[in-house]
Amino acid sequence: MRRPCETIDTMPRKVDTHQRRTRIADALMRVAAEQGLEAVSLRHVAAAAGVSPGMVQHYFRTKDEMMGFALEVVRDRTQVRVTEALARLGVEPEPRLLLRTMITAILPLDAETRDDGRVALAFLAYTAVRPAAASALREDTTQMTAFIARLLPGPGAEPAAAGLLALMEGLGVYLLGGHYTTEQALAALDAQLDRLFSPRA
Amino acid sequence: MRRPCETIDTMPRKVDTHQRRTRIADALMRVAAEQGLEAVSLRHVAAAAGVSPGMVQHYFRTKDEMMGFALEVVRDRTQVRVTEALARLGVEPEPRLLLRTMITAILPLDAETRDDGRVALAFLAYTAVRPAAASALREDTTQMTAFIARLLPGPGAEPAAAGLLALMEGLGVYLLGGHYTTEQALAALDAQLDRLFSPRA
DNA sequence: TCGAATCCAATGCAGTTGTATTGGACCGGA
DNA sequence: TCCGGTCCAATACAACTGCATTGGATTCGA
Repeated sequence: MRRPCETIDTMPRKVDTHQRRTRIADALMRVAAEQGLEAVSLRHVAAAAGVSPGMVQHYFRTKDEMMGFALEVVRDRTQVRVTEALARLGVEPEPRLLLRTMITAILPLDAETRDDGRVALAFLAYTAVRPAAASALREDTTQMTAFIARLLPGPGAEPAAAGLLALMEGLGVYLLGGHYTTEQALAALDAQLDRLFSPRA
Repeated sequence: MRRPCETIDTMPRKVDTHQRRTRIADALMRVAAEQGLEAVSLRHVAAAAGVSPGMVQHYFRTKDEMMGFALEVVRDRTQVRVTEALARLGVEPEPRLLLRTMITAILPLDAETRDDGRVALAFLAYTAVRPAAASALREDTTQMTAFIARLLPGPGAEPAAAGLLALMEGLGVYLLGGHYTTEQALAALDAQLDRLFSPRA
């Protein structure tokens, strides 16, 4: 998924293409986080990145290509956040703590992750209309439900996992919209984990 | 919220202004459901409504005004769907059945409600960037959590209600993105209701 | 019947959009 | 040294955007 250097080409290659592209994608996400995805244009992104529009056009032949790359960057970023948070837990953590850590790493709880969340939400609406770009996101949630289901106790782990993931997504949406406070979201999450991990009558 | 005739004006009024506006808003939602909110423009909406662009401009002095009105229409529509579904239950239904009916009335389960859901999702991303338009949606979820909390048993009803609502929202998002099938979403919902209504150890 | 107001079609306008094209600076290998 | 390639800035262009303006058709109260 992450090409290391990409020197498969022919002749003279001094600049790191992938780095340039991620730099432009970062600028795209800054614009999208502040003004929404519909404000993303070649010139706006170029201005936000501090480069010329021609350069953006050089690294992305079309706008859709740029959007697709930016979507990949968002996915990679949250992936990195999650693995880092989990690595901080050490080996063999309790399933409940592991889930809580993973979910709070994804939720837009601070200003930093809020921007990523806004972009992710925008892309969610974006892919809801462009089925071609939706497959990557679809795969992510499939993978996630399988992972969560393996951590949940008892029978019926798969619907429970799907429900937990949906709850997380909904909390994220409501946090971004300002419908829930951080405390409310965390309380709802903890209550759900209680429900999932405490034995039933 | 629903003005009956709006004849507070001065002189000659033959056409029903509110009806025209909702007709235009319907066209807007058709465009948004098919091509996304960013494809919504005066001329596109006019074409979808089968009217002249001038007429759209006549009934909405600005595009933001049109968007705001369309947002209200989406809210009204789902509100109507919910109350109709609940009315079909008769008086004093079981809380669990009531909640299930309400939630399945909101979820984008068939092609018809899918369009509304797409538009609602687009507006969610829209309001995440325009805080001015977010207050109406915020109020809706506040009202919903309070309503749900009153139906849930035992202590800690408020986090549970917030969680259930978030789960619903997440299910909707994943249904729209094609991440979950209808059966998966309903299984997750029913499992959650089981969890909420069955006694705990 | 005569303004006056509404309704709405038509057109114009300045700004932005994505993309194609051109041209030149710079570098590699031959 | 020269040449083919990359890198990127500049410009052009047609299409589209939201909005303002104009003007005529229609309708209603006086």
